[in-house]
Amino acid sequence: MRLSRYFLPILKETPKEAEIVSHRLMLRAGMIRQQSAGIYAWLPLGHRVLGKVQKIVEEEQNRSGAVQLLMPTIQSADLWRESGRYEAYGKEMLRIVDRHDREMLYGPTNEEMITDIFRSYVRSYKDLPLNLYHVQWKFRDEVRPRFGVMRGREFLMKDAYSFDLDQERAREAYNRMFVAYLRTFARMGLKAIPMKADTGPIGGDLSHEFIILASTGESEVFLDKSILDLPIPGEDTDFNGDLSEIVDAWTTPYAATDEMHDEAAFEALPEETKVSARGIEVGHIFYFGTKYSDAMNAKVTTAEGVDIPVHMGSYGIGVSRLLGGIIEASHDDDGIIWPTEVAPFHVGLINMKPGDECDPVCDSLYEQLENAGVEVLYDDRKTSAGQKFAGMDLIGLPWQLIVGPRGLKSGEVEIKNRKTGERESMSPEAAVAKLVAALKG
RNA sequence: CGGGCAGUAGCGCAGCCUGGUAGCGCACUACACUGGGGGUGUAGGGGUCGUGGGUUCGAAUCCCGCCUGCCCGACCA
Repeated sequence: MRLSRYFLPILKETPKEAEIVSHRLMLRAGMIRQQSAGIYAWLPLGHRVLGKVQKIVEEEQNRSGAVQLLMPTIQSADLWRESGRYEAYGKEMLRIVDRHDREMLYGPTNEEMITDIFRSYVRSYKDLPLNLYHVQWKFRDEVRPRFGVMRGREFLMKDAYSFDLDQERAREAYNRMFVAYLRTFARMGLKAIPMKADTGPIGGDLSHEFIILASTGESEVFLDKSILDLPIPGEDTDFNGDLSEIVDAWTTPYAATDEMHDEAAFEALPEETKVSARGIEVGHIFYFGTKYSDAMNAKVTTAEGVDIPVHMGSYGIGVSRLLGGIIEASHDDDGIIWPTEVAPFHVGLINMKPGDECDPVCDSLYEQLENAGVEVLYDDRKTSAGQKFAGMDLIGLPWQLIVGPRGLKSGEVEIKNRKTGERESMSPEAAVAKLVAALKG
């Protein structure tokens, strides 16, 4: 993509409403624009990252055996009356009346609807287990939206819903999501730590929040630092097999948010392993048994011919929120530092002097990299060098490839690693080889 | 939902106290010089002063209502 033909409204000054770093950087890097309190337009650069994050989420959901569908944003109030939540849900639910005076709502979540879909078609235990998920925009009319996309009113969320015959098998479904989450967040360059969460009236230990550590996090967390070094399950993980060993390994070291914190247990840890920090919740997995299947009559027939309500769980990932989380966890004074897997482009190609000898070199580099599957943002604008460098650092592409008259005198171009700041001069051919190896190797 | 603050050009702000027909920096346009870390100069364009009403010869400025947004707290993915 040529920057001269792209839409990247970079801001030099920081809009005053942005308090935390991810919000500031997303506005400055031209990723989002606020349209109302807690409601954002996704500008091209932000949209690209959002798509990449969503893709990783989908790939790992699919790998774990979940099946994707898409439910609407607008729902009927009647469905929610069945579960009793139409009355129970407070002002956070955006209620709408259509032209026929029918009561509708903009969905804050989808348990009712997925249960309705399930009960309409599934009758037999033979159709289980089943895990259906979707990635859709939701709306919660938060009293006080803030922190940019970290806590907006409109947000993109992945929600999976599992259906099983009994609690034992629901636990297996839970474990599959647990492991899928470990992989999902790791692929985005994040260390997400599963922490025991409040299960409410249902009880048991089947609820975890996945938290990433960041100084601007919303909640205080306490953990045994050994959890930070646990291995991430590989691509070859068998999701049809027993995953309890992995889950056990990840749930044994102490890790809790302040709500679930056990001061005595934490204090009993050796001093050098205790970590207290702040964290951002990016995912939540939850077993809730037959709460909705009871209320909404979602039953299957067992092998014995008895009808029983299905055991359900729900598993959320805040897709749009993750962008804020990733930036909170990965930035410096100059701007964002994207992990390669979610970077809007892989390489920022900087032409120091457009309209001159640099042009053919840049054109050739651009073509070679694109042909090798490397995504390049080519800054071909006729502006000062400083603007180009500062802009590239701000938007945080993993690599910069700098072509200037000075280097070309000796037949060299320069590569800069955004994260380490290392710069290296080499021939254009070597630069292409190195970038392709680093990005595609 | 309690407490506090703010709406003046795309962004950041001054002007308001003491009423007289709107200004600064950045950004934008044109040209020139530049071009290795947000460069320099010259010349320009752009504003229903959030909104409705009131006071006044005259309101960005004073008074009242409303809307919108932000910050702290409670709440929340």
